[in-house]
Amino acid sequence: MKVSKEVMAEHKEQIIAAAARRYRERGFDGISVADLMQEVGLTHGGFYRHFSSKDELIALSVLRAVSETIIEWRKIADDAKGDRFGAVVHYYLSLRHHDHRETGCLAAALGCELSRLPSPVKEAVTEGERQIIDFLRGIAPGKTKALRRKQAIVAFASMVGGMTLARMTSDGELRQEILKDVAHALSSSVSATV
Amino acid sequence: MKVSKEVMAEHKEQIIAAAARRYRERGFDGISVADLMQEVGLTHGGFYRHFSSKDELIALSVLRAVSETIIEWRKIADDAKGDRFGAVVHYYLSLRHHDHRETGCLAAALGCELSRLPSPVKEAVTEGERQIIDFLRGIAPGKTKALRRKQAIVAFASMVGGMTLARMTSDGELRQEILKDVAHALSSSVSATV
DNA sequence: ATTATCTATAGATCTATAGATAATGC
DNA sequence: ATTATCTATAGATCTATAGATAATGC
Repeated sequence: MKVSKEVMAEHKEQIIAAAARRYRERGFDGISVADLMQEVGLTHGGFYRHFSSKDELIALSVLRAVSETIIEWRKIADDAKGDRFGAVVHYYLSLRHHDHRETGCLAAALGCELSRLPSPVKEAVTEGERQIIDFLRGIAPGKTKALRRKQAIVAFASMVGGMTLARMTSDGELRQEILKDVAHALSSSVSATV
Repeated sequence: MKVSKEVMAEHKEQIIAAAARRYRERGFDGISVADLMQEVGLTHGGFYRHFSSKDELIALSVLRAVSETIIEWRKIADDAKGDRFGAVVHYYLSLRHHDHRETGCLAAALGCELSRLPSPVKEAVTEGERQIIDFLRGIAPGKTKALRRKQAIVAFASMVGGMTLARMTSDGELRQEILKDVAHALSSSVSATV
């Protein structure tokens, strides 16, 4: 029944990866420790040798989701010819992202739940927020560093809110309108950047 | 033990009002039917003569939260001297709203949970979304009705996302920066409205 | 007579732990 | 010998229902 150190480390990785997906898909209360372990092919009882509590897994899965996102956004920006910022905005506000919250932005998938989590988890979230803002600042338009940072924050807020509103509605037309309008506002603000 | 029709109707109102507050404060899984009933001074078992299920109460409490919000925003707009739109934006992105999710905007408090709810509840949410957008369109700047509607959608998205990000962080300085930057972007877009 | 509320409980689910088992790694 | 995983379960919690109780309202 015991496995090697390497296999055990792999198991831990798999649990965190499954959690990062499922929590974004269903919420932190939406999947149990037992179900996550079953998904990875292990049994419930083994969980607590990897993590001291479900909250510890939540904290680790939140960090995982953020680093996955930054890697993905970096790739999208690098693949873009010309407008790196526009490429990330366009990707973020796409139907593809809308339909895949399990692999998408943490803030859009779990924002309102994150703000209720205990202090240590919120600090991990805050660190992730800083990383995202820094990344966006690096590709945002604007004459000064301060203006680019402001543009990064405003864009991040608009995108998170736009995706949240789009996912809330059951009206497909309204959904498209929201995604399109927010994307357009962020694009035209680029040319209007003072 | 039985009460009059009028008192029973009052009880139902109180349950919905308590739910609208507590759900925004703690999430839909954050307070039980038994605790809600206790808060109103009734016992658990009586719940199911008022509502067929917890989901029915959730749908009603969502509608309640939206209508409370529109009444409040209308009051804020009416009290404003001059810039009605700016007054609502300023109120939305205030620390006061940040600290009181239990009486604040539904989308900021429960957005990511709402999008996972069953279809009938999502349709109630969609109707609320339309009402909010229509209200904001009525006070938004812009030369044409279409531009005012677009401005309403973009402003709503930015405000929801800004408040979500502000509540996610445990860093007070970053929180203030987010609220200020989003508010400023929405104010300056007013003058830049084409 | 009807029914709003109460008491009590069924049935499901979830986190966390205890002790057994069998494979690793010194 | 140590320990990663498994089986089994304790203890808590939650939704929903059943049947009793007592006040309303015809």
